[in-house]
Amino acid sequence: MNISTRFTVALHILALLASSRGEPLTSAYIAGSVNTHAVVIRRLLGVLRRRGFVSSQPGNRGGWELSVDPERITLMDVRRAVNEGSPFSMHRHPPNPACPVGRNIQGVLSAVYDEAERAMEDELARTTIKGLLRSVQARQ
Amino acid sequence: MNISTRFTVALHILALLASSRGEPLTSAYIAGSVNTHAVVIRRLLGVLRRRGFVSSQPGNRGGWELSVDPERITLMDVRRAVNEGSPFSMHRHPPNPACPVGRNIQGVLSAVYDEAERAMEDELARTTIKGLLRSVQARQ
DNA sequence: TCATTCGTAACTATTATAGTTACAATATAG
DNA sequence: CTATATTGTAACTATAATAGTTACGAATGA
Repeated sequence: MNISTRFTVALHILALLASSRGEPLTSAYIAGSVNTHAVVIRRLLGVLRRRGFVSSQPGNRGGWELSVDPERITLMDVRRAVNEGSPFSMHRHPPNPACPVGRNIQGVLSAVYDEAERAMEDELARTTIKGLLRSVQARQ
Repeated sequence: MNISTRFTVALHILALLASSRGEPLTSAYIAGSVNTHAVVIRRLLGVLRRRGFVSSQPGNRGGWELSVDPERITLMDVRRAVNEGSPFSMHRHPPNPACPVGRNIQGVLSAVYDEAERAMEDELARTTIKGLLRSVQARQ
């Protein structure tokens, strides 16, 4: 099952909410568009609420809506919100400290990986939820 | 167990081989530095051999060595060799084609993800195995 | 001939993810 | 007030990728 789809699903959810400002959407409706279980959606929305991107209304006629201008949410913000970690992973077990390479490789790789991840995030920061929605609508 | 350490381990292996040009290293020796099982190392080395980065000599006094100048192997090359996929993952199940957002979101996200991955790879391409080894040695 | 090493298949253990069930709490409509 | 719809969350299960491990045949050189 491996790599997480949370980022993709979060973007899908936010694009939906951005396309329906004014009328809150239920987790069941969103789940129908994403094609998954409503609980999965509610879990993710809970994370996005903690970051202040959305708000919820429990009870009859309740639902979810954006609480921030979708122009002000970048894909980098969302990636960080759903806590996707580094796209790189260090050794499962610490390398041998008695080996000159083993002793120093992680420090060197950390620096390189940080740069690469930063480059990726800079690119993601160039797109907003609003921009995403516009691209989706342009495909109709 | 989730995210793969293959890229990190492959870089560790290649840095070791680059630090010992002329004298082949055994998978057992490399495993000792990486702190894992020799079979894990041989599996990865098999992949790197298929890409022409290393060669092996079976039998007594056998082992592995670089078959390419470490200045000519970039981290992007290695990442591609070990087949780390995209750092992004689409929906587990296809979104609802009856929904305007569900129908178009994957096409839009693919384009955005490709750009972000490209930015990451461009950054990785700026470092070579030789450069990695130099940084490791600079830390002694 | 023997010890060493690669090459590779097969099996197991671990773990993150997300799908699912269940149910209490909340809120509105009527 | 009551019925209904909805969120909020815990608990459990299923799936799948990863890598650790065992086993053993093939190759090579001392």
